[in-house]
Amino acid sequence: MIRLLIADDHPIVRDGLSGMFAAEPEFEVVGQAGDGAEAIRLAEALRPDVILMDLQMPGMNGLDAISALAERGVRSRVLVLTTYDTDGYVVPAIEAGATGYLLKDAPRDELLRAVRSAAEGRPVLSPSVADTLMNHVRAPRAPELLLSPRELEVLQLVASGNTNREAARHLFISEATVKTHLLNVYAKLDVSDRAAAVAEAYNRGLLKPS
Amino acid sequence: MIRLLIADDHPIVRDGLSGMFAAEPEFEVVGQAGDGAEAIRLAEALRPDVILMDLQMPGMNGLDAISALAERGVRSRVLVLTTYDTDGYVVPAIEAGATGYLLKDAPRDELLRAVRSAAEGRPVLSPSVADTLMNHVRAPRAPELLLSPRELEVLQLVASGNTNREAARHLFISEATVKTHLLNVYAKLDVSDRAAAVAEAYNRGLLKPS
DNA sequence: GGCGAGATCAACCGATCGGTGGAGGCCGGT
DNA sequence: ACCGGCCTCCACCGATCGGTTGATCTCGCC
Repeated sequence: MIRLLIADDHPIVRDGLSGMFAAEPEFEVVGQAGDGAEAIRLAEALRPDVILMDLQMPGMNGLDAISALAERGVRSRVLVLTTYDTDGYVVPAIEAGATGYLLKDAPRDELLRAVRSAAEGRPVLSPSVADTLMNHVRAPRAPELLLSPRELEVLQLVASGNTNREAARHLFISEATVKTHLLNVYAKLDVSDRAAAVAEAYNRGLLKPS
Repeated sequence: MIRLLIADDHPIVRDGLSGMFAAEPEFEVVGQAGDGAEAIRLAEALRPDVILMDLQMPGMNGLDAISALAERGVRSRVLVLTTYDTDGYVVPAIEAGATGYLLKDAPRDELLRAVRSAAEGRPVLSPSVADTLMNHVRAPRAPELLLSPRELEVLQLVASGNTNREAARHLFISEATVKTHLLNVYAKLDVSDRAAAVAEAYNRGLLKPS
């Protein structure tokens, strides 16, 4: 019997998952959480075998929740279940300690197999997620794909409509430095101007809507 | 007895919804579709009272599906059920003929009430969606918020890293025209350069990742 | 039949940006 | 102790962009 905790901010998805597992005798859904903080509370109290965790949740997000669980010594396996397969999420989730990463468009039997695997500690990846991950292990781009904190700051200011000079004033640095950071950003994102850099940052999940 | 058709690309969500309605004696789920084309086929064959329709689906998207249904004389009420409440989706969906617009984070009793209302032809809006809508009816910004097809094309090319000249060649128009379109875009999005325009377009859901 | 909106183009200006080729300092890991 | 990554700064250049004004054409709507 595999004991499950479901963490997702959509009641519909929670109901869908618990309904799906209720029909299978080998699973038992022991709790549901609507945000990251609740997920941590319930995980500590219930010690489920597997936690199905969405990444985007109000309040504490899933990524921070995974890290927090590891710190508190909760040994439950975490299976990330989300809509996005962008670079910006997959790698951090694995690093934070997730046992698997599935997309919500997975068919139900794939989901059931994934939970069984996760319960035994075997890592699980959606095919498309595996693709994404491979492309960044195979190529030595791993470091090239992550912007430094400063570079990200500059890019955010540019995305907000600031000129190089304005961004420089916000950060208390010279315009020349801003230009240097941006040139580095262009190289890392493989683009050649600020507009494309902003677009690519959204595509990779480095910048998030609103 | 209210007959339902569920159209969503996530099997989990479909299962969740059909499970939820199966538990209620007054509803009957008569079909499920994984994309827009299938939704249209099933809607024509089954003539359900209400269609729960996701907007982002592979192949034909939900918006086009709603329009297509209206053209074919299918009288089923369409209740849009999606994750996004961005300006870019709400207004077009209503215009296309949706009876209601709900967010997936709605609690289940709100969803049940919404479907009953929709079945009777009464319009339904999530509170946050209503907010979004109000802000664009009250203000005369309504026309200002939508980019013309041509403007959107230009913006997409810019987001892909094209210069004005390159975008002009792609569209077989002059560079001057591209600049004019972009200036219109800046005015509509209330920004002052291409980078900010790209960012704002992502925020409003006018441009979508990958 | 006119009116507005969208799409198209032109010429011109100053401001900004992208690119190059440097340079130095600070920090953490080998 | 050294190397590499990150952050900082400078000067210069041509290319591009943002802004302005004004113009023509087509289409759908009233």
